[in-house]
Amino acid sequence: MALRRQSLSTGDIARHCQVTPATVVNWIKAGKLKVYTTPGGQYRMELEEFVRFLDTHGLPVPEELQAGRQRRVLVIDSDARVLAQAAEKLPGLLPRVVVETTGEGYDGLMLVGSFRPHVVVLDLMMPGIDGAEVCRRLRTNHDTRNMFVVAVSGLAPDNELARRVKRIGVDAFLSRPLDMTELARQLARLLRLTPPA
Amino acid sequence: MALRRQSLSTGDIARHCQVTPATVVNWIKAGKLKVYTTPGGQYRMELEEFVRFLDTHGLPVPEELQAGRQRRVLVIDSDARVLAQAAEKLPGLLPRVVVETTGEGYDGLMLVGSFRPHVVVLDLMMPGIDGAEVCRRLRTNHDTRNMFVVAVSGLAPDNELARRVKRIGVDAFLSRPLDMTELARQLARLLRLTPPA
DNA sequence: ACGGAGTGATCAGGTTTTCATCCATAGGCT
DNA sequence: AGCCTATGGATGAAAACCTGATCACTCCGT
Repeated sequence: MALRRQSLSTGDIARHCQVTPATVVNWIKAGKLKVYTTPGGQYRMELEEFVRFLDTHGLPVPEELQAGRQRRVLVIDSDARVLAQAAEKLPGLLPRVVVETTGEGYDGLMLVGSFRPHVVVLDLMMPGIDGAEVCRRLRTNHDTRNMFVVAVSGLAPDNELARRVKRIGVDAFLSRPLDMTELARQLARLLRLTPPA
Repeated sequence: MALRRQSLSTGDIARHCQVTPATVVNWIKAGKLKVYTTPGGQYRMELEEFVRFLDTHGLPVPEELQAGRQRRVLVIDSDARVLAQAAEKLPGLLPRVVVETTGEGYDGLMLVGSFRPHVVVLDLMMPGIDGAEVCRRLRTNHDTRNMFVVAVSGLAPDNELARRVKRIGVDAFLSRPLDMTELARQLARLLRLTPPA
């Protein structure tokens, strides 16, 4: 079952419940499953509805469907290679981690609001964005003060901006070139996950 | 997908119905979707027709498009009086309107993500923020391109920044001092609500 | 033990949807 | 106006799905 999909076919449901698709159709016809149909006549069930169904029947809810268990990491960086690497490698290095990336500062801030990451990995030198100020707002703002912030910069650690950011207080400070294994280690520490081997 | 849209492409429809664009074309060819075509031969469907379609087939209708639901307005402005006035007066002038305000640019962007406003009222001269660039991102970004944007500025209408913003294409452009009644009128127009008396 | 109801599995045939590809269109940008 | 990229449309083959009928198994009450 794809993580992106929000609705399930009978086949998806069947796999989860360990029955045949035909049985799922029986359930539907008996009114036990709330579904809708495509114009072509195929059944679809909303993910949310399915989780509710599993819950009320005491069936185990698969881990990947449990919203509470996933750890969301947002990577905001002007270097496209960093984004690609993060998206590709982090989910493999860390269990239950969902990664979202953007190379656009303003988009990144909007994603902080909509994606609600547990950790924000922030390039301090985004064009048009004051990295230190973003850190400060993340710490001040009620909705975000509990997010972990990992600052990334190519500057010397005693640079003015770097010092400012450290004074504000971030949860980790990484230098370029950014090593994915090191990033993963830091994320594991913050999120209390088992670190990569 | 929001009120702002007048017509949808097959891709838009596909995303909403969680199928592939090719499937949507199937539906069209089977006569299940009432569409028209552009001169170049691309399918377009009117928003209203689409909602009707979702309704008759029992497909979930996105919250944005449900009739009678609340309309969310986010006001981002550096002038605290504007914020106070907007919060106080707009809900009285317009039915079903929920107002959120902030005087902080970065917070405003985060709110765009979390509050998911139908309309963003944006001060173009926020300190530390490039108003025109924010407009551009709002228009480009997939998650926000359907939000209405109302630009507010104290500049002359033929100012460079103002021209840039207009070229990007906002839904309304208001000058300072900001008149709440005028703002309410514009919001009513965009949100298709009964205008204030 | 027997029969009936309820539930799930199996199978075949026809339909719907997806996938991958290539080309055309639309829309932003200069 | 012209370029460029993202998006949309057509196509054919493969995968997934629906229907309806049939069969097997379990749970009951008699």
